[in-house]
Amino acid sequence: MSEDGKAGSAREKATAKRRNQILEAAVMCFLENGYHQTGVRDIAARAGVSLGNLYNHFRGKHDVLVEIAMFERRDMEPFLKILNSNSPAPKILKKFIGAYARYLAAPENVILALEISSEAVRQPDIAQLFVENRAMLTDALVSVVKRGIADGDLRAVPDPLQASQLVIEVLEGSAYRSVLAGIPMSKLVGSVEDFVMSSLLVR
Amino acid sequence: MSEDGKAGSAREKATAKRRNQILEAAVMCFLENGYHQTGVRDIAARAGVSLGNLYNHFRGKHDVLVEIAMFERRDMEPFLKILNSNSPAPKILKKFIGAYARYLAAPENVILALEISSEAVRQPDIAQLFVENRAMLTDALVSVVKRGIADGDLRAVPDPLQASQLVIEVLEGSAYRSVLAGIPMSKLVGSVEDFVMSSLLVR
DNA sequence: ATACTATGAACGATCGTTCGTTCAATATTG
DNA sequence: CAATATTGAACGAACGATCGTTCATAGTAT
Repeated sequence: MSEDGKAGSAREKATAKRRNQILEAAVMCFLENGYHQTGVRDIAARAGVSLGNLYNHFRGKHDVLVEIAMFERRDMEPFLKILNSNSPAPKILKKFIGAYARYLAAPENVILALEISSEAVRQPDIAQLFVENRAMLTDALVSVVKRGIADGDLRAVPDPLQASQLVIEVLEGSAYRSVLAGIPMSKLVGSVEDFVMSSLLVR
Repeated sequence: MSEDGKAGSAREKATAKRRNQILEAAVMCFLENGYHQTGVRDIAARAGVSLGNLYNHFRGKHDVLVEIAMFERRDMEPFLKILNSNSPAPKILKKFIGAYARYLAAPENVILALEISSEAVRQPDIAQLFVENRAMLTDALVSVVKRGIADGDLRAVPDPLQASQLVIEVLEGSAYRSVLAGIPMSKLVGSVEDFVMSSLLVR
């Protein structure tokens, strides 16, 4: 075993690449056919990897999903960056809503999240990942809301944490509806912003 | 085939009963293990019916899910009744939020809906059922909102239909979070009502 | 006698996983 | 540096289990 650092021999780099190949293939499969409708063979074939070799890189099918769920964390970074800036709260809120809506406008993001959350109901380790990912967003959002209240920009909501979660839920709920009903997310984002801002702005 | 009416011979009644047995067993299985993790044998065994006989009552596994999704329509009736009363809009809204939240406080209702909606992503007939069920609720809600605006009780939201859908999405999103994070829905409903009413009431 | 429901064995397909093996890259010798 | 030993990635056949569905047969109410 080499040093724990990310630098590695040619061999280690190659295996890291294989892992990513498999993960990406798995994402494609899960998107197209869903987690349970996807066989391990489908993933291996799509990744250009033998069936047995997949088990050299992952302990099993479940493990693949877990790693994908962990990868989603990375997607949240741009939104955290927006939320952690120090513009006035209402401005940040609007910017966040726009950015997150743009992210959710891609059906693959919505479907993958639904696929993962659907598994989370019965698999505690995935549920925990999901809640943790969500917490990163809400924690940042709650700071914005609190600051907005302190500055007199936002209404003094009874519970800033729950209000923040509701903001995110409205966005994701709309995104899910946009997928199911075939309505482009761009047509929904206006009403979402109106709904949220009307609820949170001082009156 | 007898008359299309609901009255039937003793025999017809018995088979109708069997159908319900199977459907109820299927619901239990889907709740416990999810749709794809549930085998036809599981359903048959739980219903106390032979494997082959299940296929005398349903064309297949998919058909069972479709019928369950159709049954959900019935659950919406109490809420439609609330929404169709003619009290002042804000009063109706609060009553609806309370009632729907109580319904969603039962995890089985949330999980079953998630299970169905998760299938809906890739199965158009289920998606249509889902959208139709949802439409019944939003259509009734949109009347309330419009009336509330006309009466000067509610803010003149830019799009009453989308505002209505957002109200429902906030409720269902919270319910889903309550299941995943293990927070009782009763702890969330206060913030939900505050969030929604603050957004919709005249200012 | 007729028209049903009810049964469970059987089917072919596919599932996730394990296994023994091959082989190229690395580490350890001389 | 050359020769050898060790490692672990890659492979695909094979496993046992389970999948959804069909079917020939038996039972039963009309």
